Amino acid sequence: MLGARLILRVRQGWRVARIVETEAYVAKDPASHAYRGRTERNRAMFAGPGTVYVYRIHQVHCVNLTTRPGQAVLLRAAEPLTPALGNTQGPGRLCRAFDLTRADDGVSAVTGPRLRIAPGPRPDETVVRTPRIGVTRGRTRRLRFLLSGNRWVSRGRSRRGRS
DNA sequence: GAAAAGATTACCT
DNA sequence: GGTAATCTTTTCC
Repeated sequence: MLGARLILRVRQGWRVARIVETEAYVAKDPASHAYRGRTERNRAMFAGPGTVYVYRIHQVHCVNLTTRPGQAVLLRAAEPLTPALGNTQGPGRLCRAFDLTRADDGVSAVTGPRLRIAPGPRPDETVVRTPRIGVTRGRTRRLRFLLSGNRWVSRGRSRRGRS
């Protein structure tokens, strides 16, 4: 998913960004919102692949794409490719730049009219893995993926971690 | 029904 | 580097 395009259709045209940082939330993962099974909030994580799962934390939103039932990828940062796009560094800012809220929860990023994910060219940067940011459980696993050295990566700009 | 926790961010020192 | 803001969902009694 790193290097893929996130595309939002707006009245004036498009907003496009290149995904540069993600985190995986997998099966039997204590940090995952789906860890204790399906609930009202996480139902989008149990819908088909490519379903958008948006949740709110504190005063911001975060966006995920469902991969398999109960599993999803959090989009943490992107590189703006259209000038009108605001700051997309960090999951909350990314959602704000794309105007994503709970209203978008459950839509498809594959077939939906508003938000799409599309393949991009293979990134030049090296993919590195680190532990996930902000989680209190499941800290030992390296399930954060980022494009090494990219200026839009949310923190650390980590060149550490192994590819 | 109440309380706590949280996949964050902005602003402080 | 630390912490408050702020609110929804989940968890516990």
